[in-house]
Amino acid sequence: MLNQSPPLDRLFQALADPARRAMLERLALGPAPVSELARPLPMSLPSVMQHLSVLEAAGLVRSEKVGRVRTCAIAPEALSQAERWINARRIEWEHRLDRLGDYLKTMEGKGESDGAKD
Amino acid sequence: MLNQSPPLDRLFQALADPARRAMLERLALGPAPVSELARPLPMSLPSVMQHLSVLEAAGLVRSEKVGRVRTCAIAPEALSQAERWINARRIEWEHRLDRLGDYLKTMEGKGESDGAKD
DNA sequence: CCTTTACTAAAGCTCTTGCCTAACTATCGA
DNA sequence: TCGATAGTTAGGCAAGAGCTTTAGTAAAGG
Repeated sequence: MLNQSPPLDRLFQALADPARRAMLERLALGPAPVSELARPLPMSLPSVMQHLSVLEAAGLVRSEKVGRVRTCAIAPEALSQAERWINARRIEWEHRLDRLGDYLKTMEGKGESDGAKD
Repeated sequence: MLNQSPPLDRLFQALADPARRAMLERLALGPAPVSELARPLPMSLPSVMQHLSVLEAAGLVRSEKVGRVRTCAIAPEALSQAERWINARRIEWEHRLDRLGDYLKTMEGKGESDGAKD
């Protein structure tokens, strides 16, 4: 890569891993310490820490350490940002299909006086 | 990786690259041949082809070759699937915040007769 | 037929990702 | 203070991602 990942890159990249999605699924139910996020995952604690830092870098999770326990919580604004990008594409696409539909309807109304076929 | 990429892995992975998102943004406006997708991108045609195959593997794009031209179109169902996953997390999180709010309200109503602190 | 156009296939190279183990720090509880 | 708990840091390794160049194939057009 040439440039440092802009937000959407990091965001989707973070969501692309099943372990990280599992962590988010857990966090969607409420905050949790690192070791609880790690428990169901088939990997070592340091690996979980790395996933956690990816999630934090993407803005998807925030965490705070109190005593020796780091408590993690989901940060839903980042999720919304990803959702917005996806939704914008869908809207554009549907809008285009509408225009296509209108066009086809217009053609229909005109009858087949024009020699163009498919 | 433990298992072969399930749909969501491929989906978010595909969305994590700016070149691929640019291709989708173009395709959201309507179908296009490969060379048109490639034109604005700062890379060789074979690279664009590789990105295209990632998008197809993720189910985000479908393409068909007619003559020597391959025409690509967006496949919005895959986008919706990604959106659904994100939305489900947001819903869960918001639901949790509701429950928390109820709980806090209940505590408030009770007054501070209970000695439990942190 | 010959050339251009549009794409495809193959091989290789570099950087990143995801995982590990081992060793370390910092709290908590007895 | 000692040991257990919770997390962190460092280093290393294998696989994958993303890009390149080179060399094709196949349709369109003169």
